[in-house]
Amino acid sequence: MKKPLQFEIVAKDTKSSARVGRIETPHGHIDTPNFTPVGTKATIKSVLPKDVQDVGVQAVLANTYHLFLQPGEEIVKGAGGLGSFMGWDGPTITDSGGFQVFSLGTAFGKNISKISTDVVDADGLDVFREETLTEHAKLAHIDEDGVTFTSHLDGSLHRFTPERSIEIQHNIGADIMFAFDECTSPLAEYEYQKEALDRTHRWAKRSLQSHMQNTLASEKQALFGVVQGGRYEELRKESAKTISEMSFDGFGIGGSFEKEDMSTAVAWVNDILPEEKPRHLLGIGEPVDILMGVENGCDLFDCVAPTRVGRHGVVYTEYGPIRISNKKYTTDFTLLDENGLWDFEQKYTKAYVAHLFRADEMVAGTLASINNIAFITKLMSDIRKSIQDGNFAIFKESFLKKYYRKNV
RNA sequence: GCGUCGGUGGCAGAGUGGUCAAUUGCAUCAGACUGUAAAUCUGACGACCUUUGGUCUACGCAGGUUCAAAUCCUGCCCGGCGCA
Repeated sequence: MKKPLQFEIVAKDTKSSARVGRIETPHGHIDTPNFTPVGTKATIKSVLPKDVQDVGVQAVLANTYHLFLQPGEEIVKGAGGLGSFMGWDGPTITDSGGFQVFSLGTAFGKNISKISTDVVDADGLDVFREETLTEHAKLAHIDEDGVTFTSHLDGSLHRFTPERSIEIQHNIGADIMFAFDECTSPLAEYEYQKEALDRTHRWAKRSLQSHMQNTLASEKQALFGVVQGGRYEELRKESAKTISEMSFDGFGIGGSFEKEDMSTAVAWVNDILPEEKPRHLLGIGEPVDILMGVENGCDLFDCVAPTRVGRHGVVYTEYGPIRISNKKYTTDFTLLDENGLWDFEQKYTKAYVAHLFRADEMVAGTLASINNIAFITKLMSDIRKSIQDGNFAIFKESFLKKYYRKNV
């Protein structure tokens, strides 16, 4: 049977699990490690596909749940699939809706991120503990068979099962799809993580079966299984083992992490996942997290951070992120991107972009988003080069040293 | 000139005897954001002091009434509108 995806490892780091590879999809190739910007609703917010492409991006990631709600899977299918619908020629990826189980479920209405920074009060108790015990209005309700969502758009009810998520993803037609999983909260206790993990494994099996039943789709589209398990070593390892025993085309590492030991958790998983298949660290991340992920053997990353943070006025620079709308930049006539990574024809100064943000002009978010995507994309390309040149560790260290020195 | 309504913190605009250093919006200053409920959200925003607290100076200006005034009274200054 024809395989929808080829993955070839072209270089390995000798001192870490980092590797350089190449993924072939029906819509083109992806050099790994690589970063895919998030275009949830078939658009990378405020940025045109052409600009994303010019900056060196090779693949984009969209969302099954959001596209299902709006405009509807049939419309995306009718357009010829996600790529042609949004005017993106390259490879595409869809998330299954598993993240919405978290963001519209236990995280709804709360200030909880999938990355926990270990907030404890004076008594050493988790300050969010009480909150986790309090029931509140959620838009996602989980049962063994699937998830019932209340649309955040109009309150209508919708049912997602593994089979349904896969069916929708077939209609959307991305090159890489994900099994329907449950992204759990970082605040969930072992007992719940275990219960959710077992269910996610059953859903993984059903996702895979459902995918393979559609031979037409499974010859064109790859399916990645998702490893969960929260911050628990035992669960992460069990999950990696269980998921890798299923015949997925690649893997996603999902769920919640403690910021401090995210790298340990990723290492546990990647030690077990088969080396010859690509690993996508879902929803990560910030430059430091990407370097960590690469070091521990991850090949793909996606994150809303570059665009979200960009729209909100934060610009990535080699000397760390800066809040460009701050007063001090209003008279800073140095270039936004001093290394000319992307604005080699148009020269945008910090003062100009600061002005655009302060004047509430739409392009402000656009320029910051492109800058940030360009920054991460350049980082990925530098990472690949450093691995191939055998100096990944040195590159990592010098990058971080610069990036985390205090901002100018 | 007469009549009438009004003058509140950077702006707009609430408040009309004590719970008012004064609602709210904007502006300003700062922060958060990791498989996008997000071009969103949060905090600060008279000065000083070590605080959940305290002191001082403030609602056009100057007096007055009152235990207490942004709020009531008198005069003045300024503005809108109407009539001459």
